[in-house]
Amino acid sequence: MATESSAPVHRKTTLSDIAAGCGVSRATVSLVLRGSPLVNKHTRARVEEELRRQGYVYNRAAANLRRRTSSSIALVVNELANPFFAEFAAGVDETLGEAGFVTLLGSTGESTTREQAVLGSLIEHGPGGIILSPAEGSEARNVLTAIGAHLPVVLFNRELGGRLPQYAHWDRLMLDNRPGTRQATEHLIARGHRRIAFFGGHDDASSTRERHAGYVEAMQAAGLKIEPHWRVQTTPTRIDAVRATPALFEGGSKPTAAVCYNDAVALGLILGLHQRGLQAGRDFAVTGFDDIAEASMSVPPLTTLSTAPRARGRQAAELLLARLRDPQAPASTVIAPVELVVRESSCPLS
Amino acid sequence: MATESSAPVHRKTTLSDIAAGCGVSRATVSLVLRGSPLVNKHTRARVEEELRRQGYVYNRAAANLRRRTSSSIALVVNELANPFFAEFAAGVDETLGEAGFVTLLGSTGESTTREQAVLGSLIEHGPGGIILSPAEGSEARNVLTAIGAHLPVVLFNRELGGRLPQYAHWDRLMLDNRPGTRQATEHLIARGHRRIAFFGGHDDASSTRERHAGYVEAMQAAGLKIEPHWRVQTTPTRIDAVRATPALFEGGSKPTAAVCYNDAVALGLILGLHQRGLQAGRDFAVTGFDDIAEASMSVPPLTTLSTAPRARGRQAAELLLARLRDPQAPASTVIAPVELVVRESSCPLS
DNA sequence: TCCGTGAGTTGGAACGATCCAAATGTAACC
DNA sequence: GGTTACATTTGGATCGTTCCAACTCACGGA
Repeated sequence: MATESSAPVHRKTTLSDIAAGCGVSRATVSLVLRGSPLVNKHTRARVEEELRRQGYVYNRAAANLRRRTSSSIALVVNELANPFFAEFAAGVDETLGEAGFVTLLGSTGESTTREQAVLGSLIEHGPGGIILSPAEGSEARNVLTAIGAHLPVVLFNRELGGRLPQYAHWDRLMLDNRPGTRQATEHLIARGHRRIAFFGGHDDASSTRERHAGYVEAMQAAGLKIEPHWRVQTTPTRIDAVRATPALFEGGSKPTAAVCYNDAVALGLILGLHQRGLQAGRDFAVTGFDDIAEASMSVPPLTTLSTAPRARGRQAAELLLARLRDPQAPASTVIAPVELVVRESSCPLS
Repeated sequence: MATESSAPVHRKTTLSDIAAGCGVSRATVSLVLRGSPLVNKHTRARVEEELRRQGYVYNRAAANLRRRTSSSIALVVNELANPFFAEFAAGVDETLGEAGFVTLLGSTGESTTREQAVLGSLIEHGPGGIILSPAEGSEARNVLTAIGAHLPVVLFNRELGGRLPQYAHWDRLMLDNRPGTRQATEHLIARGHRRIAFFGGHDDASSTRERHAGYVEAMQAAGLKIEPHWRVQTTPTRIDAVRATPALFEGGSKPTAAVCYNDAVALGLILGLHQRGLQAGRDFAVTGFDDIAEASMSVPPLTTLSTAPRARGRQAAELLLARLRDPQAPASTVIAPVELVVRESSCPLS
């Protein structure tokens, strides 16, 4: 719990130093720092001069201890190297920064074990809340024991497994997954494809299940049959998608198109196809999810569902800030719309 | 200095609660938490049971206050949405996490004003050190007044303007900029190009100046003249690079190739060329710097200098951890090698 | 019996801020 | 002159932990 890992810190100047330096009490200096109207103009000026002179730095940790408040928010994402999460984190940090909060960063690499460890470590620093994008297969029970029942949480992108009563009090920001992939699938069908696969992600993540459901919905609505081997599960990373590409073609009836869990997976699939001598956007149609910056620049440019991750980051931060302002407000669930962006990877059936 | 921005925090269980709960003193509980060999096995077991029972969470802020230590490190990057920095941040966070430190995130958007603000805010949270990738045009003097003279700093990627005595005590992790762009330029020359531009970045950043110098070196070594309008300055973002592309072709002697400040700029240039009806990798040769994931997947794939940003992140974190272990050690400057990766964007002169 | 020893435990003062009730000084009023 | 009102200022307790010197207790040796 209290593992050793700490850095020695140089003696800093404190409130008392300033107080002594200009012959007032600590309380007065404190009032000056917080811009209280109670202090006399003249005193204030003297104190402020002394603050500058000694190069005083406010110790927010001490203040937070006394006031039983917090001025940081923990942000836990799956993988910062995924541009989707990088943009999301940038949006979160931007908005939190404007509100005077600092972002404590943590990343899980889609491992629930690491998620537990990271949450445990972040919690000890006393954040005022958590923005969490759960790892695949993460359980509400475990997250709850790691962070306790009273810390505000905003869930992003995925639900946790195993519902609990407390869990209902958490705010959530989800993407419009099912309608999104349904739309993508319908787009492929409209372009003449009949044998369409769903590629990537693991079914123990709610986002994957929802996106898969949208695909199934569209297929059934169009009266199309789905072969079992058209569902290939992968870790949602590019590298694992490349590795898993061959599985798509192992059964009898070969697909001519695939709806992918996200852009990382879609870009991996494009690469995997290439290794089999297939060119995405000509021999095989691909759609993604997220619209990361790369999507518009890949070969071929990727048809995908735009999620505006930076805006989502700002939104998640706003949700948390709203919760801090009003802890009693009912839990809100926001479903952010997604938009189909058609590019060249979703070619018509040739 | 002490602006209001704080979240109410639920009453947490403390050392005293545990102590009361099992009839020992606070001091003993504290010893148990820190795994001291002084406490009796039997007592320890009782205390640990009580810790679990009450769901105790260690308050590291309070401990840090008393011990005058810190368990966080501030990481300030230019733009998290740039995959180069995202990977870098991921590497930093990874290594810091393993060492039991938590990462305080800040981002400047290449603005020195925001840099000052972000540093000021992060400092108040009492990090044990700072890893800083300076904004373009950032001055040592300003950074120094923002963070004080005694906090360990690792500079990454760029030098600050205006040297100061204290500044010499900071560790630095730089990229092998000049030899890198020299190599890239020589590569273009070897492929038959004679009219080669240097595109992107602003000359008030040291990294830009160095990369530009490498280019000049190679040109001069080959006896090639450089036209003034072949130097186009931009903010190192994709969007600004697109905007600035026309400037390359405004003078009399049109270039047939460009060495770019980084990959973001190179990808922007490719787009900008496209808008003029030029195809990079066929009508015009382009090289980048960084080798972000996108570089291998762009149209055409980008010839660039690989910097392995994630490894650089780990390295920066290691430098800072080493400094914390031994504050007296002489300041180290590490220059990370870069490697030319030849892809299709650097086509031979047609 | 007394003393020394070592293992285990503990009260109280820090750390640097904030809160609160109370003190101070001054001016105004009757 | 005495009282009240108001504007400022202030000591001391407090937040949750760690440090330190001191304490208790059982045991063994002289």
